[in-house]
Amino acid sequence: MPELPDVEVFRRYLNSTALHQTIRETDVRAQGILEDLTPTKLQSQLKGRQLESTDRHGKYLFARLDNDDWIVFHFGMTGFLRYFQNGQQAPGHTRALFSFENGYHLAFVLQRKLGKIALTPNVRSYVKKQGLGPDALDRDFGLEDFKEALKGTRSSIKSALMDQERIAGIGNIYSDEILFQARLSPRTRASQLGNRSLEALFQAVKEVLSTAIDSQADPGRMPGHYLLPHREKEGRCPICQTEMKSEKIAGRTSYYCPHHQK
DNA sequence: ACATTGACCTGAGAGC
DNA sequence: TGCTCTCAGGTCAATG
Repeated sequence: MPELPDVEVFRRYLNSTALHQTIRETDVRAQGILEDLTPTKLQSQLKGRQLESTDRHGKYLFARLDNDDWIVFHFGMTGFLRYFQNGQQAPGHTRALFSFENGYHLAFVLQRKLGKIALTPNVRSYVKKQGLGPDALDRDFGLEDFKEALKGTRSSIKSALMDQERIAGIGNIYSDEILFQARLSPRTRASQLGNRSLEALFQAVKEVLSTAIDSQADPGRMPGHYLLPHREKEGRCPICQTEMKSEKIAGRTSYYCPHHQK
């Protein structure tokens, strides 16, 4: 779930729910998700503060506090946020709970404990520390930057797209969709791509990610010519009805249309 | 430099 | 019903 589009949807959700309310307490229910942080420190840093704004880089969500520190959220494979009112039950697998003085709560939910929460004084420095490449949807990330990011590798294009140090935000699911829209086989070497292919791929990156956000990252709402709703065994290409192939590429199960992606 | 594998975690779903 | 097996949208380290 949590690739760039999902995290952007979470960011907007946080914006429309949990901003500008005083934090009463924090409850960490799985200590392992804290990065360089203890529950006590988190509580002391957050208590009495408010969330003022948000940012996102790749799959990372940042929420700025009114002392200009930032909370960092990473959602692993299964994470999401849920805002709810006093009296309602916290969702299952709530790993951290932020309670506000207005009687509402923001739950950080992970089924598998692969996500994390951190604090940082500065988004840029955190991004740098993680070694993340440019955010795939950043307006300043243009075709030339894209070509630059894919330079100097002999790996498959699938692997290069998912490499967060090259470009931040694309994971297994959306790399499949991007490659389908660009009509490229996931096994193609990144270094083999000519200018036309690189341009098509770049367009696909921007188009797929922004369309996914517009669709609330919900495959059921995506355009009819998208692969994602058919990304399952025995699924068929939405264009030619050929049965989708699936195989492990770059360590991840990948789906593609053998007719359209050669 | 690459690909591959296993670890980290937990649960859903399939198959028996 | 209940057991076992496989698999899952991410990342990291170790290995070949």
